[in-house]
Amino acid sequence: MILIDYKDRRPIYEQIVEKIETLILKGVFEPDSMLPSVRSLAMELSINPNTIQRAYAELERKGITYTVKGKGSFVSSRNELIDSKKEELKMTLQTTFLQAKEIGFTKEELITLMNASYEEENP
Amino acid sequence: MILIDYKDRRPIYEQIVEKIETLILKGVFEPDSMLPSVRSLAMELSINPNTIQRAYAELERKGITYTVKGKGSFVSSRNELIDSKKEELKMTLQTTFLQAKEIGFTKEELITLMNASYEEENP
DNA sequence: TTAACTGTACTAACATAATTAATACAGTTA
DNA sequence: TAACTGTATTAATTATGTTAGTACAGTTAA
Repeated sequence: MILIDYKDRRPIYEQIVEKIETLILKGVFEPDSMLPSVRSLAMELSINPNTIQRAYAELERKGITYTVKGKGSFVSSRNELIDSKKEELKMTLQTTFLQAKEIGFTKEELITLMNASYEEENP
Repeated sequence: MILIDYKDRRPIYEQIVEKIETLILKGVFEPDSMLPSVRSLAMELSINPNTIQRAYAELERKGITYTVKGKGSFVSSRNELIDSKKEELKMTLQTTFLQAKEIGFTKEELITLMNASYEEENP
């Protein structure tokens, strides 16, 4: 379900945060469902429970999950996650568009790239 | 000319590489002109000469500069830098467009964002 | 009530990468 | 020759991430 990329420069706990966010967005983890326990996920990934703990703490800090002591960590409503991801992407796009403009990309080139990404395989 | 951001998670030498690339693209450093010497830039930024040395080695590895022992580090032709930046941006755009699509951005929203970045203040 | 789960907290050890420090060597230039 | 250039090397230091081990508190079901 979750794979750690040791070539990735980001720390493990950040990768886990990102992977879980993706899984929530894709509906694999539904709102109010329980995430794997700290210890079981640590076991599954062969890493230390402290690292999972840190990832889960970060997810809670972002409002993406809530935890009930003794019970587990649970997925919050998907809305705030979508909103925060949208905001994040918007910033990235703005920055990248500006750089693209500066380096000499034309609008048309960007639109072509965009169409390629938005192309439907099964229209 | 160059400012180090200590809040930036990237190492200093990487920041320096990026800043110098930008200065070359902007024409502040012209082709075949000499970069500040390792020691003088280290002095100016109040960091260790070894760190500058590492940044300069990276710039040379990328083909963005060439060095003449005893003389200094010099800016290569701007072409390969532009090409590599274009390639880099293209990858970023492709990834970001795909994410944007998945999270629910419409093409129209992206084009609006793009137009905002490409807007001319003095048409 | 107890056993087996949950999350949380804390300290110590360890690993790695980045950075600093100090020194040395080689080529260039005035 | 003196004062610049880049390069190389080794050691110490710092910061961060990760691991290890232990302990404590709440929940749940037998």
